[in-house]
Amino acid sequence: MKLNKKVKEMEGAEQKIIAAARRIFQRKGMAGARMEEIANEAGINKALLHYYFRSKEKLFQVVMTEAKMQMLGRLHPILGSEASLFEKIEKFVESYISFISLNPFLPGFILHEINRHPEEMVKMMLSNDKRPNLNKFFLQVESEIRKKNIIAIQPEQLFINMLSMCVFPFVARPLLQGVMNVSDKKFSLMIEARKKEIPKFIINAIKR
Amino acid sequence: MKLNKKVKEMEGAEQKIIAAARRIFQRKGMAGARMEEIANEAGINKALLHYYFRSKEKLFQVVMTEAKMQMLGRLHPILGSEASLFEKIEKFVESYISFISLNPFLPGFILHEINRHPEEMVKMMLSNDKRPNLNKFFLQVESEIRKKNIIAIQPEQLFINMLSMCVFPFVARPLLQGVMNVSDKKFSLMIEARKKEIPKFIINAIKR
DNA sequence: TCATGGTTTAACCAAATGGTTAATTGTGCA
DNA sequence: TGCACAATTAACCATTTGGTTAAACCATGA
Repeated sequence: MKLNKKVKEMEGAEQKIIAAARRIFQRKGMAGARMEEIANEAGINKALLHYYFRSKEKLFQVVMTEAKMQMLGRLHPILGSEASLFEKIEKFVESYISFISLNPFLPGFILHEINRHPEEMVKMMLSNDKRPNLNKFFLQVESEIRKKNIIAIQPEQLFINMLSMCVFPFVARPLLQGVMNVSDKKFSLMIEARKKEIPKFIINAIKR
Repeated sequence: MKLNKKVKEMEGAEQKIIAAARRIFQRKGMAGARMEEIANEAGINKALLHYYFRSKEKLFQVVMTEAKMQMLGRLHPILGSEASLFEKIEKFVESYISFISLNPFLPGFILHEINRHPEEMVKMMLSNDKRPNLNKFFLQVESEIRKKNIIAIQPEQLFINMLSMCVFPFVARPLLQGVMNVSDKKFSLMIEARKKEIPKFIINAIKR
C-alpha cells in the first residue's frame, strides 16, 4: 500500500467520487443519476467508479447511508438531552435548520428515495445502528402536559409539526419562492429568521 | 370519428393511459418510470402510448400539469375568499389535507421534479394560466396584526408554517412512521386528527 | 358487404447506460 | 534499477429503453 503517498491525496479518488456522487444523487435521485455524469463530476474515468465501488447500487448505498445518518443522527442528541422542553425545541430547530442549510438537497433526496422503496429503506434505516430514540422527548411532553405547563397535545403531533416546519421549506423551496414571489436572497433571510420564529411559534402554540 | 362508439369507452384508452401514467410517475418520478411499465399498468401495448402521447416527455407534461393545477389551484379559492382569518386557516387545512389524503403521492412527485428542473418547472407553473394569488391572505394577516388580534408575524412565515404542517407528513410518511414507530392505521388516524389539530395549533400560536 | 380510417399490436431499431476487460501508467520497495 | 502491485484509462459489451414501422384489427357508413 502506498500509505506514504500524501495521505490527503491517498483517498483522493475515493473521496472525490463520494463527493461527486453526493452532489449528483442528491439532485437527480438514484434513477436520474448517470454513472458517467458522476465520473465527470469527480474528474475521473467511468471505469474507476466501478473499481472503487462495484456498482451504482453500492455507490448509492454509501451516499444514502451517510445521508440518513446525518439526518437522523441529529434527532437523539438534542431531543434526548436533559434540557427543558422549551430549550430543547429552540436548540433542535436552530441546529436542524443550520445543518440543512449546509445540505439543502439532502432532505428531498432522502424523502424521494424512501417513497420509492419504503419497506427496504425504512428497514435499513432503523436496523442500521442506533435508531433515533424519541421516547425521552415524548415522555417529557406528556409530563409537561400533566404539570399543566403546556396544553394537551399528542407528542407525536408536536414532533411532526416541528420537523415539518424545519424541513419542508427546503424541500419545497423553488415552489414556495415561485408562489410567494420571493427572491433567493429574501428566502435565505427568511430561512435564517425561522431559526427563531419557529420556536417562538411552537412555544406560543403549546404554552398555557 | 367514431363519436358514436360509447363515449365512455371512446376515451377509454387515453384515460387509462393517463391514470396509469399518474400512478407510475407519481411513485417513481420521471426518470424512474418506464414507458413499458406504464403501458402494462394501463393494460395496453407500449406502442399505443406513443400513438396517443408522442413521447415520454409529453406524457409526463400531461401528468405534471394536472398535478400542479390540483395542488396550486386549491390555494386561491380558499385563501382568497372573504372568510375571517381563523376560518380561512381552518378551511384551508381541512380541505388541503383531505385532498392530499386522496392523492398522497402527489406532493412528493411535484417537489421531486421541481428540484430536478427548478427553473423550467417554476416558470411553467407560474405562467401557466392563473398563478395562485396569496396577496389577499397576506394583507389580511397584516391587517389582523395591526388590529392587534394576532401577534406580529411575517405573513409568508405563517403561510410556510401552515403549508409545511399540512404537506410534510405525506412526503415523509414512511420515515416518520419508522422513526416514531407508528402503524399505518395509527398514522392515518393522526393525519385525520391533524385537520383539527393544525388549525388549533396555528391559532394558538398567533392569537393574542 | 366491403372500403375506409381510426385503433392496436408484434417486431424492430438506435441510442443510452451500467458494467467489464485488457492494456497503460505510476509508485513504493527490495 | 526494476519488480510487483495499485491506480487509471480507452475500448468494448450486453441490456435496457424510448421510439418507430408495418401489418392486423375492427367499427362505421355507403
